Amino acid sequence: MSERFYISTPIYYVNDVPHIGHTYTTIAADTMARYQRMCGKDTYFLTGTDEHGQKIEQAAQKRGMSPLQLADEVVQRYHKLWSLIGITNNDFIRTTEPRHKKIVQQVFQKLQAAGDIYAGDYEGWYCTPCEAFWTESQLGEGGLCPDCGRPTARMKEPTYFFRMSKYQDQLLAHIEANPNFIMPESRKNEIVSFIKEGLRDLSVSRTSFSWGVEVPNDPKHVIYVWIDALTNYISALGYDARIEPAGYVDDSLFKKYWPADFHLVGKDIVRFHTVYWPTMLMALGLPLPKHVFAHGWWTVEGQKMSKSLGNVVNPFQMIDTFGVDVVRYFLLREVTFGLDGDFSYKALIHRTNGDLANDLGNLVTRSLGMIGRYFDGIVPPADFCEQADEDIQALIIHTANEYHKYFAELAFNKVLASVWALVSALNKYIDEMQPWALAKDESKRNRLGMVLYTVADGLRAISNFIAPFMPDSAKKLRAQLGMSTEIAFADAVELANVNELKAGSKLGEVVALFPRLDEKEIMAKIQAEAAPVADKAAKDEKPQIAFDDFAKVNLVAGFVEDAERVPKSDKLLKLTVNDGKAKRIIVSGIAATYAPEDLKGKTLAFVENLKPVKLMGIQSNGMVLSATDAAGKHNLLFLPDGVPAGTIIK
RNA sequence: CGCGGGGUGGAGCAGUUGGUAGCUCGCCGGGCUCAUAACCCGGAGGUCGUCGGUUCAAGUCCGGCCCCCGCAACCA
Repeated sequence: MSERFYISTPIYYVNDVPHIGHTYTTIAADTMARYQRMCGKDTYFLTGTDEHGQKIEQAAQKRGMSPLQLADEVVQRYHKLWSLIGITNNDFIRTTEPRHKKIVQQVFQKLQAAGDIYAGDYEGWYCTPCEAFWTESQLGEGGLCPDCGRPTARMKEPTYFFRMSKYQDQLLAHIEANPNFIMPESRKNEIVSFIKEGLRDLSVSRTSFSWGVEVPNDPKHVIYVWIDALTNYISALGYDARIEPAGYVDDSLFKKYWPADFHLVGKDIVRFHTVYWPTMLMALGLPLPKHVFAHGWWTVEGQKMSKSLGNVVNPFQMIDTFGVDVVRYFLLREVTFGLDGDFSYKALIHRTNGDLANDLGNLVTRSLGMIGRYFDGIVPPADFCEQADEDIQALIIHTANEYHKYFAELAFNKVLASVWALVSALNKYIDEMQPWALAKDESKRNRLGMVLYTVADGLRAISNFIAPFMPDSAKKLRAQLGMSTEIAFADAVELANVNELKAGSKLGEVVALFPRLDEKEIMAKIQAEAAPVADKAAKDEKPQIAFDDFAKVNLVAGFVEDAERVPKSDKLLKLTVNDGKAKRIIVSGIAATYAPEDLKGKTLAFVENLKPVKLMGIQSNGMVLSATDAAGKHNLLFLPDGVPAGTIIK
């Protein structure tokens, strides 16, 4: 029986439409899955969606639909995107499916039966209007709610706890014994120091909302979304956690594939996957996943991606413009998997033109073109081998070795860099061998054949190397080489061999694999399409209001008597403002744009009757007005000097 | 002194256990003419944030300082 391999992406929260981040993780997982299959491993690749929780409940309510309707809608977009990109997942799990919910409940019961879940009370300071619990340290002066400034009360809420603390030492020991359990290393260090601060038992049920999996025999509670979500990795395989012999679950997949080889996750959810999940598995008596790999985030043109900035990269548009393979290549080539990277269309165009069009694409056309011209498109025999040819052959073998080595580390960019070293070497080889000159001398025809064969066989190897990354292009290349377009296990064997291309076979039609992109043209197109999106994101749609509503706001001119930075705060300035009657303190998050001196002695527009709020421990009474642009630069509404403090603005 | 990650030729990055500073892109010059104005070669350009220490020898170890970026607490 062949070796098995199980890889997962996180299940994506249906609160959000798919963006470049989801696309990235999923492409990485798909590439790894394709690689493993090519190497002959029995591979299982899982992705899906996380559909429970308060946020979904609220988002659905806002849009006047049921949570499930909302989820259904978003899930369709995921299906569409993954099919567009050619994702080869074996299953797509949704946490709202009965097969999943049932197993979540069984897991919960099993943990209860083991004594690792117990009923208790969650104690904290509760703000009734906000429906939120706060810890002691979060409370403001006088025990006020940090959110609304109203008094809070000591409250208890019944909840179930998972005895996570019990597994602290066992978890640390596991991480120590398996240094590659958490990758990359920097994440491991973070998690280790987190665990060493001491694990507390985890509250694993909620009573404040209902959109979730019910706690068995206690339907007032729903199971904590992370317990629910993490379980997907085994529920999709049919893990049978039933306590009672009721209901049959086919757990053959579970027996075959668990434990997972890789959980790919974003760096924001490392803790859930490396603390909560392993301790749950320990409590269930199950083996832990072999690796949890956290990748980084994409910024866009150097800025954080966010809806309010309107710079969220739409994967549908990106693929429409550049094609699937180009996008797949770029995302995995541009940055080290595990670190943050910056996305820009310019970088994408440069990568495509440089690596794909100029280096590889042009290599294909120039070399296969010559076989077409000099040998009627028939692959010449590989005789008359010289040192230079052997060097290329050795390089192919060397590349194959590097290829496997870097894939094992998920170092996709290094995998590709080493393949491109081969591409470069072949371009150089052609220059040095000068086949066009050999072609003019009939006595050197055998030598010419050998040279062109060597290049073609290199391309054969490359077609395999790039297959997990750019499946369509790999097929096209193989078709041009006159090979089968099926990438199968046999090709993994070819990977580390040379002279595999069959002499005497007929090439397919040679066409440019990666057309060069016209930067100006593409950038213009992007701009045109992006503009309306940014507009829409810029201002939230708000309903019309009556004058009476506006009149509730007391806008007043205020004279800034004093201004100072709030200690330890990057963003806050503390202003002493004369409102015409008295002095008041206003704390404002404008320190990134304004220095205290900029404001002293100036007159500003501010909201006089805003509910006070505590910021960094300082009570703020009111709000100054600012036109803040997308980049976060503030433009305060200064009033002309001499406008008396307290003057009403309307 | 909240936690963490960084500061290396114009840009983006490598630099393993200390021993002549590399890569990609860009720029300049040359070559070739088979090719998607592509490909190949050469060159310019860095006191490796800063100050001090250890050492025969430090980008690489130690300490102080400066600056940048995430996260946390704050943008009402």
